[in-house]
Amino acid sequence: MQKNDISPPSHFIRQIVANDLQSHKHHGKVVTRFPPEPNGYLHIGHAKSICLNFGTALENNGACNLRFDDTNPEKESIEYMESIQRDVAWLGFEWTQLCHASDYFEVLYQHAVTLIEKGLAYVDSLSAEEIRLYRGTLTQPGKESPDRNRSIADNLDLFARMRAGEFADGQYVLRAKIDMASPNINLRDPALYRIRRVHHQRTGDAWCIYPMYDYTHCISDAIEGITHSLCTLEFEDHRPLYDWVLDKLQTPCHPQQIEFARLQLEYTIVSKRKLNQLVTEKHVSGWDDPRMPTIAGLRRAGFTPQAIKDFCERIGITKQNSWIEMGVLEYCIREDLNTNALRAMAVLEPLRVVITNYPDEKVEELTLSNHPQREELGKRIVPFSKTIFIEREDFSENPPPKYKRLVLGAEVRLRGAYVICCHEVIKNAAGEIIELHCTYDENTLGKNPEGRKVKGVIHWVSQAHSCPAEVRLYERLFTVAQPDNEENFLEVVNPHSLQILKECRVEASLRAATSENRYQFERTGYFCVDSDSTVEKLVFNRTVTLRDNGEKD
RNA sequence: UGGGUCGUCGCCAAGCGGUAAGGCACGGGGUUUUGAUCUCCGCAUACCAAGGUUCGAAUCCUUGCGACCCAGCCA
Repeated sequence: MQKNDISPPSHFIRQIVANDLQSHKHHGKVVTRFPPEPNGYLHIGHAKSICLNFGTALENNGACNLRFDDTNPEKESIEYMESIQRDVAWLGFEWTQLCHASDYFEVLYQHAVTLIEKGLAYVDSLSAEEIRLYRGTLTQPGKESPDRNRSIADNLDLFARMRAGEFADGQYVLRAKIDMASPNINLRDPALYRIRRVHHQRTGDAWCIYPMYDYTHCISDAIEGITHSLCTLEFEDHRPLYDWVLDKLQTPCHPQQIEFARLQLEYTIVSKRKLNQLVTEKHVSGWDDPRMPTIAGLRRAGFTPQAIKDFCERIGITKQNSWIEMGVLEYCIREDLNTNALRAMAVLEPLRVVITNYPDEKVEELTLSNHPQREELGKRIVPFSKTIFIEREDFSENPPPKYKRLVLGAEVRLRGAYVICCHEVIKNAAGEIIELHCTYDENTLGKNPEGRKVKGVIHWVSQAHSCPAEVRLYERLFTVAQPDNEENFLEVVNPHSLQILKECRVEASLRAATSENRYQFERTGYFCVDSDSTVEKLVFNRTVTLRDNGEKD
């Protein structure tokens, strides 16, 4: 019944859209949009919105635009616009149209003139500070501005002169005339336009007045024929304003705004301001640092678009503020990589092992499967020789109970090769183990020894044939589940979030691995070739460890 | 003390008056040349609380309680 049921689980927005389709509410069409402000890189929270918006369109044969909400040039840039397009495309979505709120500046202006003509907007000379004071409080109504009853002719004249650049920044503002006593503060004559002499990335210096979000967004939606305008919960009480503007104006349609809860992921931060601070203050290497919850960071860490989309589907869409555990995201990437990543052996902290009864110059080219469950993924050659490396932690002189790896005087299986037995531990003057002497049982290649059971299996690489590599081990960036609730989130940055291992050895087949190739290093985790990697110096990032149910140490 | 929204398992989340889906996490068994994968089993007499309506309530009503959002010329 539930097996292979490919239809995604329902949620309230899917239900609304389905109902609207049935009642022919928007002429049977579904048009959505993803409207980021280009003031930072996209993060995992945006991915939820992207999947919702593009997904809703895809499921209903509709359209979805990528629209830049570029109404505040002070904070926005072309770099961000480019990164946003790159990230959305990498996730695998294609926008129907690439739009910019700034493309609508002229229509927006004309609509504002209409509002003035209808006596629904006025030019106010109050300062920002005064407007704040006049607004009242949550429990007390606001006061009307002395300019509220300025004549339509004067308003028209002043607004035209605002556009013409006759006034200083902040000298005037265009306000909607709604209700200073409204219990909804957004309706207490909200600002529609402000004067700001800032160069805009796209319109250059054509404008010195810029429209506000509330005024711009609804009209932009209407212009594009959006049917369902999906946004996060904090805009819930902006909806009356969204509807007010469209009700007063002649627009192509009146989209329906629907709000859903934004993503909150444990151990991460999604405030653009704080992410920007992490980058600027060098707590991370950049917006695409693998520890960052940005799309670019997840990508560099080795996450796949499919895993991110799967995650967004699993967490659901509701109006409940909720916190998602990291385990869900980790499950999604492990599931994808377990079925799709090729297997390889890599020794992160090498310990030399000499197989004393193995011929000095002999080299065997062992053939190993690239994937234990998927033969169609092919095989690879892994050379075996007298001197190999194993993981330092795969040998113990004082093994804890249930230790399944190598100990003195006992056997262990070398994955894909022979069973070896350790006979001697070589130490340096400081008492540190520098080498192991073992013997191999030549009758154990591809078969179990007779009469005894070898329970442990460890990975290895041949000293002479393996390649050096740098491996970067990442852990969660914060030490507490909700760093945002901290007085200073920088104090809970995890000091051990990055560990760089420079002396690693990876099997020969990895020599030609290139950026973004993903592997499972058997028994240690999933890894991805970093963009810093070169033929001379391989660099891998750990995406996520393998799930560990065992009782190690 | 205004307005808006939300309260179902440790974390998500179905449920839309007919007697609590599913996923993650967790615990236990089996398979395994990855302590992985896979597989089997277990995991809410209970739905914020208290009343009420009903043959029957997580679903309807009432009253409480708790949480989140809003006082940018940010989005």
